[in-house]
Amino acid sequence: MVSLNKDDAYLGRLRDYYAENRRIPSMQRIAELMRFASKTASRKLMERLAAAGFVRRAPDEDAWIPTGRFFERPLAEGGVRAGRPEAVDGVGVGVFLIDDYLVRHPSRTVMIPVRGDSMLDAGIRDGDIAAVERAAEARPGDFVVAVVDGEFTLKELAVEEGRNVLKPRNAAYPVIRPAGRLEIFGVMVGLVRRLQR
Amino acid sequence: MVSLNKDDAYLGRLRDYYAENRRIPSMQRIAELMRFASKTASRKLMERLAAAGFVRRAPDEDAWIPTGRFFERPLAEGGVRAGRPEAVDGVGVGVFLIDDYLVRHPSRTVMIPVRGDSMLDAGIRDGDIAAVERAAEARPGDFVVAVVDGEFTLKELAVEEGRNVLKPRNAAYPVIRPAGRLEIFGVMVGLVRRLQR
DNA sequence: TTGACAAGTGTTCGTTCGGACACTACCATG
DNA sequence: CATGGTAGTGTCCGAACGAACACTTGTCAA
Repeated sequence: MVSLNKDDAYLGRLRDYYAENRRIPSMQRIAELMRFASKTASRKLMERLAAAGFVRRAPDEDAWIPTGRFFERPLAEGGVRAGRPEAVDGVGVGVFLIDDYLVRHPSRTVMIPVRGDSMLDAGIRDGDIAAVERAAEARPGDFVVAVVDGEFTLKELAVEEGRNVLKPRNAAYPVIRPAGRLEIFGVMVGLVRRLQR
Repeated sequence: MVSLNKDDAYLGRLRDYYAENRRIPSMQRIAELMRFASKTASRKLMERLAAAGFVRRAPDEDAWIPTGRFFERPLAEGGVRAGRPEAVDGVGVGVFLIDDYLVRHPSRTVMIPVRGDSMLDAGIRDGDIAAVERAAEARPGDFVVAVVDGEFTLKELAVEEGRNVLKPRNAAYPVIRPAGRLEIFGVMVGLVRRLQR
């Protein structure tokens, strides 16, 4: 019953389809995709996948919805040395949910694109997307998104003579010493970067 | 031309539906959702949204797919105060799956933790997790995961006198010139970093 | 060896779907 | 005032859809 030996090939195709079309296809299209001759096979496949927790039924009607495990990615764990690639990519030793890994409090988390290179030395580059958790307070050393002159800016929070200041991580930029109270929007908790290709 | 004055209320409801069901509903259900009496209204709405770049048609069949702008979210929620930029074209979590953003070919993509700082100057740090798409071939300039001495290593692929070499992005590390054929495991397509807090 | 279960086939049925078309209500603007 | 474009209505049709059911094939353990 838990032998997804063949089903995970199906699951892979379903995942690829979803990545491209952002929807679970119809029974007929699943049949085409998997080279089934019959829709019933699709139906049973989906029921198996549902039982395994990859999809569920839509609350309001006939439609399948991907759930948590559908977005799990194989994770090659730290000790992959000595492994031949075939060994490694079959034994994708763990699973990894990018969203869960990055976002711990979904309702308080916002993704904000980073512009500029003022944090370059911290490995944060123009075009990266920062996961920011809303919080009025932060500790020195945190990377915070603050409102300065009506604009968002991402900097490291630091304390200078008892006052909060914003330190860039790039020698080409000056430390920002806000006149009044520093308005903090949130604290950066993660980073996502897509490489062009 | 694109007077989304009323349509963005519709768009909001569509986003909510998508957040819950991870799919664009059928014409009929859109009509229910928007309290239209006729499917044609739904159809025209979707055409307007498509023209404005929020959705597009599925390549293979009649279905609507959310695109980039669909996931744009103003940062408004939670009452950010004065003078902030109107909207940041980031995305609120809930509608947006980071996974979707990063992984284009799920069945070929593996997450691999990065160890060491040999790519530091490219903004890739120890502990980061790389999204790697399996591919035997790569182009010069790509960041590739290659198998060197039975270990995975992440470097930039370059060509030197007609031979593939692996260039670190850190002056402290030497260029790797493989003896035989360079065995490429895959190409890096994305990066995820969690900040400790 | 067999037998039980799971994967897959083939077909039928009523429902929902998208697309099309003619039409109406409502604004803006000249 | 009229006029033209846009949002929305009502209705029809053929195609695609999901569900159901009886059936076949393959596999693995008792």
